[in-house]
Amino acid sequence: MRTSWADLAASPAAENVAAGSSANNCSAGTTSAPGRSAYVPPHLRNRPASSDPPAAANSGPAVGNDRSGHVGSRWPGPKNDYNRSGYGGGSRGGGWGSRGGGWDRGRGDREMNPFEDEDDTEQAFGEQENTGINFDAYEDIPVETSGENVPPPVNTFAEIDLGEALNHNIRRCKYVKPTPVQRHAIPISLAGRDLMACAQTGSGKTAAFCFPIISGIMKGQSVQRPARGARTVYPLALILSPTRELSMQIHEEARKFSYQTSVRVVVAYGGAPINQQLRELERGVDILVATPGRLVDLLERAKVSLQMIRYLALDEADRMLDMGFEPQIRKIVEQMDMPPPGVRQTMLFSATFPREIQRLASDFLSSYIFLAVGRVGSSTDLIAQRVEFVHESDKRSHLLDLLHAQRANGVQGKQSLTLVFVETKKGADALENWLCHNGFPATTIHGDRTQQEREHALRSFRSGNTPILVATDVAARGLDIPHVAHVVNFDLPNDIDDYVHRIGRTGRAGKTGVATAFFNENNSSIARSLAELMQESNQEVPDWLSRFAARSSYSGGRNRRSGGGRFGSRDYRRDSTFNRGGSDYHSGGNTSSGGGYGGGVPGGYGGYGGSGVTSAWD
DNA sequence: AAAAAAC
Repeated sequence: MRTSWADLAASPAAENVAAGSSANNCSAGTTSAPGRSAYVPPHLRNRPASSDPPAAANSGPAVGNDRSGHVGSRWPGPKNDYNRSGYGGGSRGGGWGSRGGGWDRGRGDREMNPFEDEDDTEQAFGEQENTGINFDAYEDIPVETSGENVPPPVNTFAEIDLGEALNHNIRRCKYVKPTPVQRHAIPISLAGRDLMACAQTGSGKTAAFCFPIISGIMKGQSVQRPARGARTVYPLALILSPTRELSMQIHEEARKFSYQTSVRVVVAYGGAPINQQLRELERGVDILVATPGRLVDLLERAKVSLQMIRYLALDEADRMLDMGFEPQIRKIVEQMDMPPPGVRQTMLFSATFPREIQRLASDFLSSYIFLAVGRVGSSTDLIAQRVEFVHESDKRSHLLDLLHAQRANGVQGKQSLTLVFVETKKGADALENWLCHNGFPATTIHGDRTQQEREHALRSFRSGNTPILVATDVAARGLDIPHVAHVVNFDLPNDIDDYVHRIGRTGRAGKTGVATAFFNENNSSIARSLAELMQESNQEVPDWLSRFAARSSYSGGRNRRSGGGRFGSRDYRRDSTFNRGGSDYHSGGNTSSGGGYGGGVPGGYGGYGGSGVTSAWD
């Protein structure tokens, strides 16, 4: 049994220090590597994959058992006793017999139960609630839709015809009722409409785009995927996301949703050996989750064809553009063999809607519905924000004080999960090292670490084995780590948007959280927007911060949220200033939310309802 | 200026 984080936290600090001598991960010596949630090929168990394109038959015996030991240890027996009727082989093209033989029936090919990890974690954290979600936090979330013939939202999963298998998985996920983004987005997608949506990860966004995709694939006409070269695969759905960890996360969730359906989900991202990913692909893929760079690589090698894509989802689209992915994304969507808008179904998720995103929407979507969902609980209710004035030279000892206090207050001396954001990769390593040498098991995630190290760090943090994670902005957006109690902005970002994303790593799924920021004279550029944000969120703004804010000459520009980022960012098709001659911008909005501010105009805060409910910013 | 992302 692996060391729990409680044990670790309780263990003498010296132990951790000793282990810390190995530079980059002080917890490595005291904790066994947590159960690797490495991808183990699902879905080939007692029903040979009928969904594979012809090429898949060539793939491989070689990989049949490569992780069987691991599978066996996590999942000692076959759990194939579920009623598998419902969506059957009938809906998918032939091929049942083509894989006959022994290898695909081996243990290694049984679908690992993707729900096991979660149960472990919940137990480790000793939480009893069944849902893990504070539904009250969802009650007041503002939602706006526009577009033509918007399908009405649903109030329960039962109202939606997602099919028996998916419903079963929804129950296993303990989802009791749909979140606002799910209530609206799922009917829209099931109706076959394109969607441009503003919503955060913690709001159930992943499920919102996965459910319709999975359901659509299961119900879809069986298609004979062409055999273009023995090794090309033809996914039916593509989900793009900006960071590797986010892709992993989406993949893991999608696997839960598609458990024991015949839908196969595969993930591809850089920094990991491509051969392993190729093998997974060759065993068949219905839904491909990928980061843009690796996907372009796969496309150029003709390992993947997008010819059969029926669903395209772009997650964190604004972030992808920020990171310079637009050329790759356009290449993937427009210059390869993907079916055009209107033929495929496209879902675009973005936190903000600057002009580049508008352009992307007009190019990628067809007659789409615009959906904006307010932040879950907003930063208002669920995240207590504190700002402390800390000189650069005092930051470390101040952090230590916080951590000591936190440990002392914790139940049974447990260290609750704390995410510490710093500005630079070097700074991340240095702080991690220092924390380790001062008795606080920490690890770090940033772009200079190998993918293996990044993944290990994240797992170790999630599981509580290493309850402190020092991170750069790679971890700022989208990552959904349950139970993060405290986000520390050791170095404040220069952009208030980044701040909001960072603190959004706590207070997830309706739980409460604390965010502490270390502020000093180096951060005056963010003073004003920070003070305004806190005020809107009904947080106490220290006088000294107000004075900094007043002194700051900024009244807009880069350090304020752009108007398009707020909740209520409206459907730009109604904006006459955004009429790109002759494109299909005529479908009027059908809600009454007032438009009126131009795309690039920096707006004030808190447009919606006058409260601190700002935007769905994830 | 820093960060992220393919080999």
